[in-house]
Amino acid sequence: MFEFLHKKINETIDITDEQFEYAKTLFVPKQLGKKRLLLERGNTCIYTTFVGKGLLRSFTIDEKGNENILQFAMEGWWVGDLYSFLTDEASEYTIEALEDSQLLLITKPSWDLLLEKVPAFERYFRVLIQNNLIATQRRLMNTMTISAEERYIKLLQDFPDISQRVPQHMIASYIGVTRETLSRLRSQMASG
Amino acid sequence: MFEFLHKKINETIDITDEQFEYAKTLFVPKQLGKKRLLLERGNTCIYTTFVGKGLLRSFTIDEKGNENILQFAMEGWWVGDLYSFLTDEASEYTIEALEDSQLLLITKPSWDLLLEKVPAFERYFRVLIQNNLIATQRRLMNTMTISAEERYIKLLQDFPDISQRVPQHMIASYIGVTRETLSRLRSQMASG
DNA sequence: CGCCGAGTTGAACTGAATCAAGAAACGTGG
DNA sequence: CCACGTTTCTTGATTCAGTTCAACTCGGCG
Repeated sequence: MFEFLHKKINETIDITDEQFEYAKTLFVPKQLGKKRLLLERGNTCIYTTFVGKGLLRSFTIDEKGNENILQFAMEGWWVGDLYSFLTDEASEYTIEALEDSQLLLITKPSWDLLLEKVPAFERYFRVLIQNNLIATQRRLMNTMTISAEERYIKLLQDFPDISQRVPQHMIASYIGVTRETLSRLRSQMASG
Repeated sequence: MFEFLHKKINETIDITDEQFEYAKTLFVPKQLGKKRLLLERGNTCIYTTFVGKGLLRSFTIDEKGNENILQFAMEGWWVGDLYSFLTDEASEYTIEALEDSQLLLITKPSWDLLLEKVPAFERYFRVLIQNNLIATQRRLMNTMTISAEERYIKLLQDFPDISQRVPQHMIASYIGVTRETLSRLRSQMASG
């Protein structure tokens, strides 16, 4: 799993083997079974986590009990509640494994240490967050400008395997509609 | 204006006077009159820009000619299309001054140089983007979970002076409703 | 078996968009 | 400083995408 992390990091920055060996000491490997929680809302998000294998989702729950999915995190991605992680405040988000997953966790103190000792990580995280920002801005504009059907089509284009790995009602929640609406969209799309 | 930039930078990182003097050489000051464009869609966003004074908006225009506002940028903020800036591809966004504005522009090559020569800026931009990501994620979740009225109230809480500086129809577009809907919401709120 | 979560389908409802028209505010030139 | 056109805001009537509520199906799994 560490090799995979190393590979992903090398896509953005160059670090020496010693530097990576040092980084390794700061991560805690964790195996998380399907339906288990990595973070429960109300708690502080004390880890930022790298997904080595598996699939997770982060979501909020509103007054009516509806789940609203912020993110799906697959192999090679990172998950966490950035705000809670940085400020130590209670998180609004719950993070749950949708498949048995293998994770690498890093705490805020270790993360600070990593940035201090290996400044190249500053760039790595900057690029990571940058790409996330670009994607989130796009998604925001999409929810404001295009129809549910178009958002669904775009999601399938961007993540072709998502419908094999994630139940429909979660996809509905990700694109911002009810399960009933997505079900109807799909049957229309199949016939038309 | 450079003093203001220096002050903002110092809120996040410590840089020496020489380092700041060097940074200054990389920025191009620009005065932009109300209604003038900093970027027009179809062009590459060749600058990332710091707003010293004034107010700008970045927005897209959809098929029906509706404007969809991604961001208002006030004093001390940064604007630009990150994706276009990083990749050199044509931007979907138009950026327009809503007030006479004073700006500091930096090109991609200069920006790269700045990050290389003064690595502390890597952290500065990381934090900047991080905060932007947190805010954008919140806005995304808000558009998916709460009503137009609640979004409007939140916006006024977060930016109390915005209704004095920005025409209503742009606020409507920012929160993702038509001008007619916002007008109706306001009259309901005033009476109720 | 029986139960439970996931998905489907139908009918009624609703928040917001659209279309249309008028009123108010603004700014620019004479 | 007024007159005129343009932009901004409001109000009303109608339409529509998506929600809500409810009932039913299907497949897995104790």
